[in-house]
Amino acid sequence: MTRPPETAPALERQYDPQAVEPRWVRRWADEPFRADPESGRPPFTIVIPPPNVTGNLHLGHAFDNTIIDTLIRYKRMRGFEALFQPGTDHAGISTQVQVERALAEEGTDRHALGREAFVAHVWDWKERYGGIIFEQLQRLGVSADWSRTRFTLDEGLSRAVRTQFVELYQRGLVYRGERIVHWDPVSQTTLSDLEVDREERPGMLYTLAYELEGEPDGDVRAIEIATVRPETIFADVAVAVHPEDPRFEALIGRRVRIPLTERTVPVIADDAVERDFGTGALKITPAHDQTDFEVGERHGLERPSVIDRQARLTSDLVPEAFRGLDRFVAREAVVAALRESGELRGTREHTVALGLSQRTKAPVEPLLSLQWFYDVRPAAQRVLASLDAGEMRIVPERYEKVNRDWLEAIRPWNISRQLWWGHRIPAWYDEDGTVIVPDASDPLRDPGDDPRYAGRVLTQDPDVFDTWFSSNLWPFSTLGWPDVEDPFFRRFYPTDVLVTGYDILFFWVARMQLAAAEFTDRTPFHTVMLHGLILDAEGQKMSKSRGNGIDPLEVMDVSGADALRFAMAYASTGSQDVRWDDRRVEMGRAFANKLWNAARFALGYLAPGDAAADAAADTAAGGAVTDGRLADRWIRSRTARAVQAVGDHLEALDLGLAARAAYDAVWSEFCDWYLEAAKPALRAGDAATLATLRSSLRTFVALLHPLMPFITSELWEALGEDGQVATSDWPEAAAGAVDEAAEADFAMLQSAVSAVRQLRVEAGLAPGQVLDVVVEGPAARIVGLEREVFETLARARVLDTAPAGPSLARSLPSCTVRLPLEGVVDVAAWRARQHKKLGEARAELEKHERKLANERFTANAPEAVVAEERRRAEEAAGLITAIEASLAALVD
RNA sequence: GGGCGGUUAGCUCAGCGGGAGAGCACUCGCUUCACACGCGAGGGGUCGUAGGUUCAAAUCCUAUACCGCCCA
Repeated sequence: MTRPPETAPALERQYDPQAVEPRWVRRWADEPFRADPESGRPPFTIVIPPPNVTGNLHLGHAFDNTIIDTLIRYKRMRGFEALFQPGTDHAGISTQVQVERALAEEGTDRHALGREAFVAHVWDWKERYGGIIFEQLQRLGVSADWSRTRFTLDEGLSRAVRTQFVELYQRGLVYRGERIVHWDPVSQTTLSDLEVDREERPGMLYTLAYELEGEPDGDVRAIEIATVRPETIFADVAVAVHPEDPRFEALIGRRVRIPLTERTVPVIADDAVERDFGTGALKITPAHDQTDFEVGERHGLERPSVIDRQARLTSDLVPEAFRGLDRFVAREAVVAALRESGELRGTREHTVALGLSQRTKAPVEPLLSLQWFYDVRPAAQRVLASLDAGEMRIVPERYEKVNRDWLEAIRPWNISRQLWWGHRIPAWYDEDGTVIVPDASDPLRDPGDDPRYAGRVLTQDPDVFDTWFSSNLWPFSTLGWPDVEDPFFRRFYPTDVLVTGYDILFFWVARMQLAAAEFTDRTPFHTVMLHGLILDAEGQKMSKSRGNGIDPLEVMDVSGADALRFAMAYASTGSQDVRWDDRRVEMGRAFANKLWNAARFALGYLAPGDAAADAAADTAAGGAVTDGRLADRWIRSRTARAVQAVGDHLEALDLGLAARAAYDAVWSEFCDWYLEAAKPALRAGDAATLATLRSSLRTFVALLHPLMPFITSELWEALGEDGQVATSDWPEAAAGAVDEAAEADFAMLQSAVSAVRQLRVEAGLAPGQVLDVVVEGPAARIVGLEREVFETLARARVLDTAPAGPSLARSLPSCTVRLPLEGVVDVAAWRARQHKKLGEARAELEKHERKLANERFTANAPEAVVAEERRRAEEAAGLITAIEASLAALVD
C-alpha cells in the first residue's frame, strides 16, 4: 500500500525559522525546564556566566549559552536532572557609568540627585532593561530554569555577599588599610589589579640633578636620578641607590635637595634599586608608586601625597605655580621649569607601560588610599591543593598552569569601590573612627539595631563592593547559600561544568574557586571548559569602541537560532578564537533546511503517530539487526554509530566534532544515500522500510536536538512522537547495533553507483539517460542482490550478460562497470580520463611497493599495518589491470 | 623579560604518528516525483622554514620566521 503524499501534513517547501521558533520560545518561557531537587535523577548543573543586567546579547553570550545549553539538553535527555541556572549581575561600574551618561544628557548628575535618588533611578533603569537579556537568551533557545533567575543585588544574593564579608572580617582576612591603589580619575573609583590594562606608550626618561646639601663630595655636587614622572618630585621622601653600587657608596646617608624646592631628603640604600636602570639612582615617592611605597615601608619613610582624586597636583609641598594643574599638564610645566633652573640634565625616549582603566581607558593614577582588602592568599593555597588533588580539571588542559601561576602570585584584592551602585559595605564607624562590623552569628543585623552600640553615632562606609565580590559566590549563592539546607544547594552543588571564555579565567573562575574554598570547602565545579573569543572577520576583538560587533539577534532574524547555534558549536574546537564567518551560519541554515526536507520527504510516506509504523519501527529497532533490506540495515548501523559518536564527543566537551559527526551522518549518509536507496521500497509501501525510515529519522532528530532545539522540536511534533523531544530519551544505540556486514556490502553498492555516475560524466552522457551496464568484480554480487536499489541510484539497467563488442568501462578497486559502446559518446574524454586514473593507480602501486620493499618497514611496523599496505598494493595492481583491460576493450 | 596559541586548498577552518579533509568559492552538467538553502561529476595543497627522532611525521622534538594573546 502506497501512502499518497496528500494524506501527510504538509511541511513548507523551505524551512522558515521565523515561522517555527517563536512558538517554542514562548513555550519554553511559559513552561521552563524546571529542575526538581526531589526527582531522584542524578543532578547535572551549570550556572550561567551572569551577563550585565542592563546589557544586550552579544556573540560572546551566544557562544557561552550555546555550549551550555547543548550540554544541558544532552544531559537532560541522558536522564540527568539538569539545572541550567540563569541570572544576571549588576555590573557596578559599567551600569553606573551608563546611567550617569543618560543623566548627563538630561543635564543633571548623580550628585545633584543624591545617593538615594540615584540608586532608585538605577533600579528603575534595571526594571526597564533588566529583562531584555533573558528574552534574548530565550530566543537563542536556551533551556534554563527561568523560574529560578537570580540577580546579584536581589535579597538572597545580597545576604550571601554580606555573610561573606562579615565572616571574612571576623576571620581577619578582610581588613581596611592604607595602600597604593589604582585610581580611575574618570569613573572616580579604585580598581583591582585585573581591571587595569597595561599599554606600552612612548614616554620620556628624565635625568634630574638633586644637589647635595653641604659640602660637595670631591667633584660631586649633585646626584642624578632618572624618572618618567618628574611632576611627582614634590612628594619625594628619599633618593635610593643600590647598597653595593660603588658610584654612590660615599653618598649614602647624605641629604639632597629636591629640584625647584628647598626641601631636602636623605640618600638611602635599598636592594630594590636596579643599578642598570637610568643613572642607578631613583627618587622615592611612596604615595605615588607601588615599589616606592614598599621601599618607604622598609625604611619607615613618610608618604606625602601631591596628587588628588582628579589627578591634579595639590599640596603645600607643590610650588604654587603648579598647583591645580592636571598631572600631564603639570609634567610639561615642571620639565620647563627644571630646564630653566638647570636641574634637568638630560632626556631620553623611553617606552612606559601605562596602566589604563579597562572601563574608561583613562590612565590610572597610583594613589595612597584607605580601602578594604581581602587577603585571598590562604584560600589560594587551598585551591592549589585541590588542584593538586585533581578535584578540578580545566579543558583545555594548558590553562591549568595559567590558573596555578596566577593563584601562586596572587595579592590581596582591593574590594571597595567608590560607587553608589552595588552592595554597600556593611561596615560602620563611630565618632572615633572605630570600625564596627556585624557579628558572624547575625550578619544581617545593622549595628544601629544592636543594643551594644546604643548611644553611639554610627556612619556606614559609603563605598560598595567590587561586583566580582558578589559574582565569586555565584555557583552557590544562586542555589541558596548561605542557607546550606536549601534543597537546591544540597542537591545541585557543587555544579558540574563551568563554561566561559578564557579571558575571564582570573576575573571570575579563579575567584569562584577561591570563594568556594573559603565557604564551601570544595571546588565549585569539577570541570572548567574555556572557550575562545569571537573575533570579527579581520581577526580583531569585537568591541564597542571599534564598532565591529555583530548582533546575534540580526543573525537569528536572517538565519534562525538553530543556524547560529550550529555555527557556534561547529566553530568551538579546543579554545581557539573564532573568527566570525557568515558562511558558517549559512552552513547551519542550509543544514536545517536539509533536515527539514528530509523530514518532509519522509512524512510523505509516514502517517504521523501511525501505530503500525511505530510498532514495526520498534521491532526493527529492537529486533535482529541483520534482518531486512540492505539499505535499512545499513542506515540502522550508521545511525547507531552516529549516536555513539555524537554522544562521545559531547561527553568529551567537543562540540565541534559532535556537530561535524551529526552533519555528516545526516547529510552525507541519511539524505544522500539512505533516502535515495529507500525510495523503491517506500514506493512499494514496504513496512519494514517505513519503520526504519521513521526510527532513523526520529533518531537523527533526537541526536540533533541539543544542537538545534527549535527545528528538532518542531519535527518531533510533526512526526507525531510523544511529548517534547527535549524530554525524550537520548537515542542510545543498542548493543550489537553496528552491522559490519551491511556496512561493507553497502559500501560496495555505493562504489558501483559511483562508478556508473563517473562513467556517465566521462562518456558525456545525459544525466537523465538510463544506461545499460554490466558490473564486474566483488561488487557485482551486491548489485545483483540489490538490483532495484542500484538501478534507482545509478539510473541504469543491469544487463545479465556482457555484450559482445567494444565497451567503455570505469574501474574502481571494488568493481568495473561496463557500458556497451553505442550511440554518441565522448570516447576521447573517456580515454583521457582512464589514462589519468591509470597514472594515479600506478603511482599508488609504486608507493606501496616501495614501502613493502623496505625491510625495516616490514620488520618494524605492526603486522596489521604491513598487511594493510599489502592489501592496498594488491588493490592498486588489480585496478591497473582492470583499466588496461577497459582501454583494450575499446579497440575492437 | 616570561608563558601560551596560530601558520594545512583561493577564503574560513577541522585533522595532530601509519592512505591530505570540510564548508564556501571555482569548473562541467542537471526543473532526477524532499530539498537550486538542492543533485551528480570534477579541479585545486612540497600541511611557514630548517634540522632531528622514527620502519613511517601535517601530526613528536629542537631551532627559526611571521601573526596574535596573556603575565610582568
